[in-house]
Amino acid sequence: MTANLNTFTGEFSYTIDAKGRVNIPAKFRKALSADNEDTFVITRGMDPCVWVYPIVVWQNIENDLKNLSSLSAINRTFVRNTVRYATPLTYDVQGRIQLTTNLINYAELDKKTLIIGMVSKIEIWNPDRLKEIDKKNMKIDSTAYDDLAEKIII
Amino acid sequence: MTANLNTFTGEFSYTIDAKGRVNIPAKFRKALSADNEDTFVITRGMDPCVWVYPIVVWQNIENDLKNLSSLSAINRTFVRNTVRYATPLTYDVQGRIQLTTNLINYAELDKKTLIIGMVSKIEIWNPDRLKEIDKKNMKIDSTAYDDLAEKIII
DNA sequence: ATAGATTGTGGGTAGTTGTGGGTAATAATC
DNA sequence: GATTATTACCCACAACTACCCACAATCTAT
Repeated sequence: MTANLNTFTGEFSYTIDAKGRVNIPAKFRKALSADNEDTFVITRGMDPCVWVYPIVVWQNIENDLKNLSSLSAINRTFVRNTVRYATPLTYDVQGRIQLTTNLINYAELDKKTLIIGMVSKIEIWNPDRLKEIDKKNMKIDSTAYDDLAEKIII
Repeated sequence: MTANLNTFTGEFSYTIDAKGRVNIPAKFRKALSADNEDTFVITRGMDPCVWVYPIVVWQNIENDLKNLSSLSAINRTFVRNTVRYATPLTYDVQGRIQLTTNLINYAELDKKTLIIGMVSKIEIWNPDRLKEIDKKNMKIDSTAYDDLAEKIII
């Protein structure tokens, strides 16, 4: 039995090589639906990490963005910040994608990386950065989850 | 795998040479649909930058403009300002377009430029101008994005 | 437990891309 | 009409990227 397509869970640690390439875990590649043609879109995450979308998922986002009028300054800013760092990438025969220096710097990625499935996208982290964020988020009062309880049943 | 045609994402830095030519990033040229015949339309952006449209996209804009009645003063102003600085340009064998001095002055372009994919168009910026705008937009109350959050899920 | 297949990591090479400048054709100026 | 300025087209080269192959480690199945 396989899980849902274009759906990612689990955590993996990989190394970025000297050319800035990282492996996409084999499990994630197998979860990609065929119409992605082995292609992801990488971009800045809201946290200091890289977000990786299956390209068909990203194309839906693009289409939504196309419907925002550029006459509004807020729309322009939003579109710019959303797509500015987005790059489509096909993985090579070994299953690796070539990160951009811009995103490597942004996420402060070094040799060791943590790749995390986030359901409909993937995150690439510097393990140290994630530890910091985790620590900070420990302090979230558990009552903050009460809103979510109405939306999601686990 | 290629992304949507006539759709542009990502950020690139290039230099304008002494003759006023800038490179169109190879990725953007590849994203152009064949019926554009290697031709863009450049015009003033709403922000202090140059907007670059695939010519077939621009033709749609022209058609929309035709439907605005000239009986309205606002319409006349809008049409005039939209079309006034628009110039069609074909890129050369190296993939460069020749900017007009008018637009170089308007966007205050110097040697160093930032070229940003904005989904259905491209922006050419003076990096310093963009930094200023970015800073100004930092202050946008995050509630301003709440409307957008209902339209777009990222 | 062992053989075979798969997966992660490293590096080399050929082609592409960005940048500069040169020359001929065209347009503008006096 | 002659001279100058501008534009269009051409070539050259350095830096980078995409693609290829190799191999060791891990996993799978018999």
